[in-house]
Amino acid sequence: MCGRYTLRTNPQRIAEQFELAELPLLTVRYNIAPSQSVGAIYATRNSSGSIVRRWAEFSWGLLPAWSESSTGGQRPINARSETAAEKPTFREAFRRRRCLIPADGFYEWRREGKEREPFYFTLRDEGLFAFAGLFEIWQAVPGQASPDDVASCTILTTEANGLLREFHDRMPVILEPQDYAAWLDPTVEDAARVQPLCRSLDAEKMQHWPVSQRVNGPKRDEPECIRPFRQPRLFD
DNA sequence: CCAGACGTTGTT
DNA sequence: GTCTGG
DNA sequence: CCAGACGTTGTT
DNA sequence: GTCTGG
Repeated sequence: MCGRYTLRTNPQRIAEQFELAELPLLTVRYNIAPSQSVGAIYATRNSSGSIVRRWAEFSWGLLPAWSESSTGGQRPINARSETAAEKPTFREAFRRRRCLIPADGFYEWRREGKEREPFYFTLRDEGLFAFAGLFEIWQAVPGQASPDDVASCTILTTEANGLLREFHDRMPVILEPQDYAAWLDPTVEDAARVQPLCRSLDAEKMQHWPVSQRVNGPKRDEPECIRPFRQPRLFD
């Protein structure tokens, strides 16, 4: 669930909405897939004590800090927001390494028997939004930074709203803009204070339409992925 | 005690 | 069928 | 999430 | 690293 998404908003708008000091370096994406590098915003406290937002790129699929190697093993692309604060794999990240993962749409597949039909979901105005994410820095040499370190992330999920319900029980957590600061604040280490921000976005704020099977191929990163598409019907 | 898992979704 | 890669 | 591979030895 | 299962 939530295994593909888009980010086609320009860097200026991303910098404005997420209050970044510098323009993020990115290209237009119509088909972002797990294992790929994804843009995200996280926050740190600088020497004078104020919160600074930073742009980062994380490999999508969280590599736990205790993994013995950077290859193999599980790389969860999603984490349940209701339980992530307790799970060994996500607990520390939930306490201290929360991030915003900017997006302007995501894909879900509707199953009908063996058939899978992809749909594209956006906000009603197709505007920019943010998934709630967690990140982790896996260190090749424990305790020190090295070129082989791996920065990775995962997208939190919650109960599906009425629109997503016909596809899945779950949907990605899309944060309200007024909650960005609290979610990012690394000094808030009490998970109970930020976990309530992980709610299902109102169905009324979203829209969706069917798209072609083109999006199935993870290498098909092109505008046609989001184009409205009606499946051919045998007896229309 | 040590060994082995540590995740999600959806489907059967 | 199941695992890996994108 | 879906697509594509799923293997070895030896040679380049 | 920490928790669960044997």
